[in-house]
Amino acid sequence: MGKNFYVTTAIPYVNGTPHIGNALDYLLADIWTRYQMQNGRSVRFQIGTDEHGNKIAAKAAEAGIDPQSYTDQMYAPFKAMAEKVGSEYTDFIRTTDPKHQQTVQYIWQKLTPHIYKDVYEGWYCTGCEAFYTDKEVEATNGVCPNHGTQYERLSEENYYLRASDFTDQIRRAIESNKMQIIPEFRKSEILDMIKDGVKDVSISRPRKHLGWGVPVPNDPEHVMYVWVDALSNYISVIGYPDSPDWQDFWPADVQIVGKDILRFHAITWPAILLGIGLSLPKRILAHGFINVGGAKISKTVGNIVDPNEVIDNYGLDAFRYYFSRHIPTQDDGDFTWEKFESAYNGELSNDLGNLVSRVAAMITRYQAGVIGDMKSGEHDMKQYRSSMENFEFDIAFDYIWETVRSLNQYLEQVKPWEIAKSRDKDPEATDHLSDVLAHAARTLLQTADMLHPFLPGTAKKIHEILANGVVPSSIEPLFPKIYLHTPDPHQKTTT
RNA sequence: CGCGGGGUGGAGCAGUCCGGUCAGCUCGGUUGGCUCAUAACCAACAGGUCGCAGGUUCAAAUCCUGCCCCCGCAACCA
Repeated sequence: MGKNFYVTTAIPYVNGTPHIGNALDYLLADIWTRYQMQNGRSVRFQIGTDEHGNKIAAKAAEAGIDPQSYTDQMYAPFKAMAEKVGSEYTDFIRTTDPKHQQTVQYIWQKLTPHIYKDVYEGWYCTGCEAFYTDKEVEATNGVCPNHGTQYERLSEENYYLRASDFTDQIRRAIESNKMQIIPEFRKSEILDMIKDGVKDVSISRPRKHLGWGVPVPNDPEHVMYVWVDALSNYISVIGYPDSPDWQDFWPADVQIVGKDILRFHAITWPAILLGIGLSLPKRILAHGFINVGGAKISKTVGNIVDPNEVIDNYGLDAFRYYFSRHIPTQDDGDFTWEKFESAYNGELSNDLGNLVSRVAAMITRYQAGVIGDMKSGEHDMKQYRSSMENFEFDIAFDYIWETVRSLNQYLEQVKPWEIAKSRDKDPEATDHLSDVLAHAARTLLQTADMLHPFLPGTAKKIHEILANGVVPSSIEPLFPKIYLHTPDPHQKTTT
């Protein structure tokens, strides 16, 4: 029995609908999961939703319902999104689950030696029921844009987590890669952030300012602020502290987050873990953002990309392909419909899809569908494997595509169609042809294996075509051409 | 002097840590080949003062100094 692996994704706040960034989290985690499972590991894969806080309470009030009912209808689309992108998660958690709340209170109590009470002073808007930073107040000339009222200078009691207690431990874990931050440049950023020590973190709000949240144990006047509540989901979901098997999965092998929330996962979360005596996650992957046409995605600009629209028009694997290859795993990427569609037509259709039907057709035509003896033996996959292990999924694809391209070149060189013609004169041609086509089929099957974590549907189809000794008589194209956003080169436009 | 990322042929990028074998890849363009395939595939060619200015060196996209431009972040924003 192999080692158990555990991968986590950030839990989105349910005050809106899922967006492409959430989908990216789910997708990356799923690719990693499938890769590990393909190699015989058993993987636990968590997703969930963050459901407390003032924004939720406000939205609920707006809708005229209580917060719980509101979140009850808001969480499902996130789950649906994960499923839509093909994520085979094993655990789903909502921070409003009673079980989770109990766990969070337990964690709080365990943290007690590292918690103290202090006064927080800042600019407060009564309408928003929230504090704002000096900078925001400055930017709005001291008037809340939402309510048109002046910010007040207000102070309130907060509980603080003495995260500073753990500065050395956290820094050492990061520096030594015991808790590895990927990519490297994000690691430097975090180390720079804590070069003067880790700052203590405010982890509660007075009930009068934050009504919707987990109560602080033994102090009914205070409610937990997001950190302890939300971050703890990563362990509460696997049964911490009382279910028997959480220890088989913690520490997590990788926690996947967006670059915007890396600091909370690389600093605050480790402080909580150290405070309750648990190990730190082994790796934290910070992925970038998706831009659209070079611009930040924003609702007001209206350049939202809906994963559903991509998947419904081009298929799940096409979506997974673009977002894992053309959005770099460790950096920002760019999406436009034109780029997407030309990647679809040029790479999935022409390169991969066409190659499969090319080989399948020759086997059908020259050998009545019978695939000859496929000698075993693998191409060297070191580069592919190391890219997969290091979360360079985009680079792994480059390697896969090299094999696709090489096979096309190989066919061009060997010319099976000519060997086929020479069969009546040359007695050895039959065997030669059979070897060539078997080699091609064999290479495609290996390609399918490499593709599997990314494009499970496609990998399966390739196997169905080539893995059974006989090619099915009729084969659907893997990726039919689609021209919705780019001109069809074969269509004479007469405008 | 806040922090980080980036500026390489028409477009998108790799190469920069460890100077030379580097000017590379994909798309697009042109030309040719092939006919097994989703009018696909294969080959060749055209195209770049590697942001600017200095410096180090026999030699710099790669090292050093200064400057310009673009994009993020700047801690309670999940």
